[in-house]
Amino acid sequence: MARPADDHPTPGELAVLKILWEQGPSTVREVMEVLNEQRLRAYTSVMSLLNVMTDKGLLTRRPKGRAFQYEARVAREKTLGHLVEDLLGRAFEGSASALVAHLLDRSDPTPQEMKEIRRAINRYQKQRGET
Amino acid sequence: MARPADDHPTPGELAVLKILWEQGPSTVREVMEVLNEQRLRAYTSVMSLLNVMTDKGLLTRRPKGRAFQYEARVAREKTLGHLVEDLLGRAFEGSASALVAHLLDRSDPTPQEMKEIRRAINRYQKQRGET
DNA sequence: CACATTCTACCGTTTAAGCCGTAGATGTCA
DNA sequence: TGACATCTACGGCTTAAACGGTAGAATGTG
Repeated sequence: MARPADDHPTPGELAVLKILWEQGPSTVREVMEVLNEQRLRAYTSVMSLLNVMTDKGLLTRRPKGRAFQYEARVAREKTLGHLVEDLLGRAFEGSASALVAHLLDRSDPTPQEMKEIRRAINRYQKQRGET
Repeated sequence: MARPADDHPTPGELAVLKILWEQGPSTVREVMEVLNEQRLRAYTSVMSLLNVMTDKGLLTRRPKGRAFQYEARVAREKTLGHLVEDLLGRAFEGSASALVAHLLDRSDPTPQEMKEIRRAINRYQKQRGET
């Protein structure tokens, strides 16, 4: 046996997805330009990444001019949800409150952010309560 | 360049850490027995994992009878905190409330768990407010 | 047309992760 | 003592991930 296939996007893949979610269908060059704000990569490295992701079904592509345009095929909310769920299961045995406790401890939220968190909870509960 | 070293424990490593955190210093066999409740692995596979982790500094070991006893060298809270922080930064641009929103959506918490979450928040805020 | 630019396709390199087999030492027990 | 179990050390295998080079086609430009 060997290294098992991971069904979650890798860090590199997630970075790409975030770019495509934000700015919509993009060419290799457009993705590269954004990625390179963080760290330099060769054009072909980015192309490789995009092609691998396409093979995996994370992206689709189609000709646009003489290049390809890549588009995220997985939904943002779904993907982020999966990532959280994975961590929740792997590290916290499913205890959401334990995760939240660590989150607060680590992120050191501002009062404003605390309000947002409470609001997210209230919003969820209201929505839950009415369905 | 190549695959960069990840400073977070891998899924396999985290599984081991959780066992050691819970039951304290353990031998290869003891770890294996717990791991095998989920999925079968050969004795040597577990030994490899433990040795790699020792090389990385995640564990220490010392002779115990004619075997070695392995012990977690990284703190539980710190490690879990790092994992959450990493996800927060990589997937949510640091927005704790966004993470919480996805967490609720995905974990579908019971009323009891909702209470625990609110309590975690209150506890944090109280502690924060008084220092 | 000549030349540079810009893509794609294809393949190679390196490292980490995960899994396990074999050999040899050591201990247990009938 | 002989048979058997149990550990360690060591190395091998496979795959995924990340990165990039090279060749060649297509396009634009003076």
